[in-house]
Amino acid sequence: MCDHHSRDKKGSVCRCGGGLPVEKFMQPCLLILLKQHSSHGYDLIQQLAEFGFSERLDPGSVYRTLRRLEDEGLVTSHWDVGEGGPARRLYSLSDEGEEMLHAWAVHIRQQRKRMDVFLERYQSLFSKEN
Amino acid sequence: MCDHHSRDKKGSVCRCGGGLPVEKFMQPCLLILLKQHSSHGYDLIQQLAEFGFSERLDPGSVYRTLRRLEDEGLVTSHWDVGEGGPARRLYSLSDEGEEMLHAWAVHIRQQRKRMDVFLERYQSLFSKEN
DNA sequence: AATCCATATAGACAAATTACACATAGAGAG
DNA sequence: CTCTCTATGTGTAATTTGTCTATATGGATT
Repeated sequence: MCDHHSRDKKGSVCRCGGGLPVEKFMQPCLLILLKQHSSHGYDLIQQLAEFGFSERLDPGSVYRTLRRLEDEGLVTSHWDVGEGGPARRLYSLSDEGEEMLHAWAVHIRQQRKRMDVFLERYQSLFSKEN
Repeated sequence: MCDHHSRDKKGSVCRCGGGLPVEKFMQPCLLILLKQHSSHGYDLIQQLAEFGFSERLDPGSVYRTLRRLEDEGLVTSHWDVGEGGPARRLYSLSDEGEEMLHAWAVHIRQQRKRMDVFLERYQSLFSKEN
């Protein structure tokens, strides 16, 4: 998940991976994708790459997140037994989910502002020296 | 931590609190504050408000984070038994901590970019209608 | 027909993380 | 003597994360 510097010798992941937990930020991204058009999990995994998720994002976490969203009433699903290929679950955004999407947008703007505060402070600290 | 809409009837916190986990984002903020000048925990708690942390941020989580940063070698501390008031631990940024601060800045810029992608997509979806 | 790969969904689990409540203690004010 | 402010911590239950593994269908390749 953290690509900006490599893992250390011991094989542990880097310690600054905390900005955006994968499954948390995945939620508003899924909602916005489903606002555009209903689709199924496997397809959503591909589309999530546009939001900066790893191209080999763990499918299990996506399906788990989708099911949680459904538990919360933010999306609905029904089995789509089309011709060819295994049965797949087609997800759609609910009205409640669209409301939550708006709440997320407000929240994310706030979080971005906090990051701006940090980055401005960082730059003013390190811009003049060396 | 999430102020943009109230808690629901059951008393549970709102579900879109995931942008920036408190203790994770606290780490680079503490590093940048200690880059400016060494200080002790109680003082850092006040200063963290500038980064958008709640004014009644749990002190325990701050002290715990500071100790973890010390375990990782990013900060150093020694007891400051000054005149008046209880003894307090004075924290300073280490060289390794300053390096980590740079890594965090890169990371946070990336995360901010992902939020931009989300917000642009959000606005283009909802700008034209009504 | 046997094998392999892409599609598609899901469960299990250890470790980390969170929020919150609680514990301890010195010092000055009233 | 009690209250509040300063100052630093511990405990813990519940949630969340990342990762690994399981299962099944169907098309393509050999």
